[in-house]
Amino acid sequence: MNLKELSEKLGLSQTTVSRALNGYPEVSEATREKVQLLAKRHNYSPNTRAKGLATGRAHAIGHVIPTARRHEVVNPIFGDFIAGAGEVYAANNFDMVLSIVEGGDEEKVYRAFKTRGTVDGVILHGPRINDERIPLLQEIGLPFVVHGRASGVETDYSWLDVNNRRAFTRATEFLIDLGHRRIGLINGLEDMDFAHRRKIGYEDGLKARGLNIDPLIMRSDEMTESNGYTAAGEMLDSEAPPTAILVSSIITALGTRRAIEDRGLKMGRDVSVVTYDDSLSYLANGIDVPIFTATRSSVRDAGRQLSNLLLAKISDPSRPPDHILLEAELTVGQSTGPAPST
Amino acid sequence: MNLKELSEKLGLSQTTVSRALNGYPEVSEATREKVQLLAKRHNYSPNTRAKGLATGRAHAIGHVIPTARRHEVVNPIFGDFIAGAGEVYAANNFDMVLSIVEGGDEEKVYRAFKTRGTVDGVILHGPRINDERIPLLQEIGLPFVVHGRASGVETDYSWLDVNNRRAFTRATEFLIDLGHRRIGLINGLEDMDFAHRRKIGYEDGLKARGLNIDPLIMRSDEMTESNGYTAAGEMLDSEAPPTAILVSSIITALGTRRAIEDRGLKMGRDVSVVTYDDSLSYLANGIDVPIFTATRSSVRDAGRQLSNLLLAKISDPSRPPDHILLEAELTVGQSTGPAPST
DNA sequence: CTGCATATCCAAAGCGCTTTGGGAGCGAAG
DNA sequence: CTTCGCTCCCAAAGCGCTTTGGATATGCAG
Repeated sequence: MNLKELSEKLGLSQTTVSRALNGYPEVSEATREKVQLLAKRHNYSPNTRAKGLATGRAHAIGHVIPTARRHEVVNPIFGDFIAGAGEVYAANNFDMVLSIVEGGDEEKVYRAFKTRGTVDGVILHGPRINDERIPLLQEIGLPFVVHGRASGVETDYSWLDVNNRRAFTRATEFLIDLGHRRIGLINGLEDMDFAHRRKIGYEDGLKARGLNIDPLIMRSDEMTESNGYTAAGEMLDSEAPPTAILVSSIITALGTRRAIEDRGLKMGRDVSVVTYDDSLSYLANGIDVPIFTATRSSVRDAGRQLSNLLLAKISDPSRPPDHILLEAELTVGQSTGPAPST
Repeated sequence: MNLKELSEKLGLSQTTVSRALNGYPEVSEATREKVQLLAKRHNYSPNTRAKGLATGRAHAIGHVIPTARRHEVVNPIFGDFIAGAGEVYAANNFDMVLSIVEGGDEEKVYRAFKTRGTVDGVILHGPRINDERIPLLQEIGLPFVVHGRASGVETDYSWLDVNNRRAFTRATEFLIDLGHRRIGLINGLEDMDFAHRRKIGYEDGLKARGLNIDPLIMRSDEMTESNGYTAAGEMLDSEAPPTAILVSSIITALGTRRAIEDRGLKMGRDVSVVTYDDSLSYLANGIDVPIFTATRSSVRDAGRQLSNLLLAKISDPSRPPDHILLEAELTVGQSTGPAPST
């Protein structure tokens, strides 16, 4: 069932039917109702490609998610982010097109998105320091918003980010207040902007209290469970083990916890842990009492807000760049306690 | 840069340029090269919508992923599955369109996919017992393949599944061989077909050795960390706690482990755990030595195989349904040991 | 009855591609 | 010198929609 058939059945022109369905005023309410009724009955909906060709808009948003270089790790937060964005797209009748790409090959995908007209805009994931994708997208002229920010990129662009620096400063101070003096950091890959900022936040916190920064208890790697285990294990086995560890992801934190307990220690008593928590739906941080003390911000909510921003930008290209900075909340759980007396 | 402009620049007709680029034999190699060269230089690629309109094919595959009813849980295996499928799509120049939908609203999405011509086919995720989506898709006439199977659905369709039943029978037997006589089950939601089959497999294993089935140590719920914690905790606190637990997901197993250790018990010594492991990239089951004894099958690989199947089916609609049954491998880790002597 | 808004509808062009149905041009065969 | 059969190319139709630029009808004032 297409427009032509539908209009023939109605004895109207395609023009009128199209206008009736799209809410244009040039058609009487009586005929509009007739048209809508028959359209429902035959559950007609316009062909996406034809509509797109005619209007020049794809009514789709692209997400290109890179799998990490070297390892084939898919960042688990994408699932929840995309769930949030998906709600918004569904409500606005936009499609979401996903492109999984090995880190580095993204340029091709963005260019193809533009020249083939596959999408009207993209959400940029996982910005790195000096991320080249931002100037690229600006050059290409494809509307975009960034989930995070990119230190070192000078031009203005729309982004939504969590105040990672502040979150980690607060977490560090929280641990210091508990009496901890030797605090480890298990971070994500530090060419990722979020990890870079968290590191700075952590260092800020230490410096503000006159504690020194010790690279021996600072790690940076892909945020997997086993990397958390390895990193924490090495720290704990070292000459001067930390009494507290700051971790960048709840998944890494699970590994950290495992390393602690494998050594017969108890998390929250012998070693304190504070983690960043993206509120992943299947890894909720405890039900009643949080397992981990955590700085938390919902990535799903970020998906909702950011996709709304992009849609707004697409419908009004002259809209100036937006910047949304979310503060993470610090919730106290069972994984932290006073520093053990030496 | 579009076909028209390109052909004018070349002094050729659109027909010839189109044919040159699409590899038709009616054009001489000399002109083909000229055309391809200029196309590269202006990095021309045909407009997706126009091409789609002309050919009647979308060159895109749809994935509709339901968020669980009630809870807003996004199954974490989608990330890895989609990464696998994405590789295949990229290699074949297909787009992937994702639709996140609240459980139950899927029919609308499938119908829209068909009537709007958004995609050429879909991959059906998370089949349930008597899943109504399978007859629906057959009625609609949208090519599809299923990740899993649906018990109770009589018609034939293409699927790829892990032999869940056998995997859980083997796991159960493995535990029995270790001397365990009281084995708990922490399963996914049992209207999900995979969970249903795992339960049967578990029961098969018990029955074959003359052990009785005790609903008191069988749970079924969304596979989150905290549900694993709660379920395991309740079992362990009961009158007759199990000495071993069979778990349906590595995430749930993490919760199970936490429940065990919270009670001052040691996993692998006091309580054995065998889990199903989807080989999630960020939750690898240990690096050298597996943490958990597990029945494992890579969901990423499933994504690759299944998307290939769908592409084959789309390019040859007369192809009879395929059925791929993968066997999970049982790897022994540190989470199991002989039953404690009573 | 005429003239002029106003309301309602329509024919046709155009979006960028593929594909059908030829049509030159040319060497070889008759 | 035809004619046939290739090879190489092209004009134009068509995919299903939106939208421009009218056309027709209706109502009301003059």
